[in-house]
Amino acid sequence: MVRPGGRSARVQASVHAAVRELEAEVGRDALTVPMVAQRAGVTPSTIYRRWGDLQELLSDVAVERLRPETPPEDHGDLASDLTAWAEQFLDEMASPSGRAYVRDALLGDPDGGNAGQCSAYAADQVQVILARALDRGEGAPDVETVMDGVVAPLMYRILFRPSGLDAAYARRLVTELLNSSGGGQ
Amino acid sequence: MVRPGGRSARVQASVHAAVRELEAEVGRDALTVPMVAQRAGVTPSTIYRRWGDLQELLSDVAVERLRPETPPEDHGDLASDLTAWAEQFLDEMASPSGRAYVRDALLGDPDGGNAGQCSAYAADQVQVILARALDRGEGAPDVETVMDGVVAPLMYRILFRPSGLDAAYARRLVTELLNSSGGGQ
DNA sequence: ACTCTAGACGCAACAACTTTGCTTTAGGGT
DNA sequence: ACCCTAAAGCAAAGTTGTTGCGTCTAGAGT
Repeated sequence: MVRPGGRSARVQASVHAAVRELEAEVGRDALTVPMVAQRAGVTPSTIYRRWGDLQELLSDVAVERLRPETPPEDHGDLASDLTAWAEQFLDEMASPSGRAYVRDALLGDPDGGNAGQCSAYAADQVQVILARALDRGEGAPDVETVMDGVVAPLMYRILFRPSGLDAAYARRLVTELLNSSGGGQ
Repeated sequence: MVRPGGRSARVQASVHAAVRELEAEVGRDALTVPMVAQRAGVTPSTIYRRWGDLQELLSDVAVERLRPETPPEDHGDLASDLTAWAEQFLDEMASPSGRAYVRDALLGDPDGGNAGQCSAYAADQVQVILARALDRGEGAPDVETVMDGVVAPLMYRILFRPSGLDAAYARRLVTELLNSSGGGQ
């Protein structure tokens, strides 16, 4: 039972903070549970009991970092909004650290909950863009169509083929999507 | 330097075999390096030196299991070939064990080589299907188009949204791809 | 056929991490 | 104010990960 301000919340916050600090200081691969525990002012057994192992902890932290901090920018029309968002998404996710976070989020995730959360973040952002377009009276494709046509190809390449990804590819995916869905329906 | 029949090759084979046996017997999550080593008739240090850690070893084994064993079946036309292949792909990859293999392949893979291999397997299979279509005189889309339109959405959902995946979805992706690429160009 | 050499493996000791039972404490409910 | 529960601390025991050194196999050169 995690109440804000309670001890559990404080421990979680200090452990997460410790992970972030140490990731920056010694690098993700050098992290160990005892190291994180010491920095967080906690005993290792606390971490093992709450998270199970290092991977699950890293997965939690990674999801937190992958949460968008601001709604997508408004550029005045659907094509611009989606293009800008896709470029930024690619930028963040394709960087070595972004890729590492995505992998961590996927890895230490027995039930798929964290991965689902990542996907939901992206879907939410897309949803905002599409709703905005509809508000303007523009036609707009379905969220799922955008996930299949833009997000999935980007993520597939980020994970499986890290080379040969650039902003032009992201733009092309958006353009083709909007053309083939006829600019909305 | 691994020569066929050499000692290195024998050790690799027996270690891989041990992993497969133990995965079946005690489950993937219960595997440990010492356990695998004992079953393989090898010392743990051998495994640590060759693979580094359990994840990299599991990644190797996973890639091996994800290699297609037969070329895609010939059903007489592009749409049928691609649909059948996509359904089978989904079937294999979306099962709990399939998903676990994909995750293992991705995870213990510092340089992305194993992940790239998985993607290449899929691309090869698709390529065979497309080449066959061209041989018949059918039009066929580009491999990359199929990867973006079919493989990527399937894999994205397998990894990030394990629920709500079925053969109908795979069929729909293929149909929409072939319609929008106009049955080839 | 023989020797030579590089690399890989086994062994064993050590260090680090992980697990677990028991005790203690902080927060929330009555 | 008091109790009750869940979570954290502590510490010991068990496993796993690491490393130096000696040995041996398999292939290459003569």
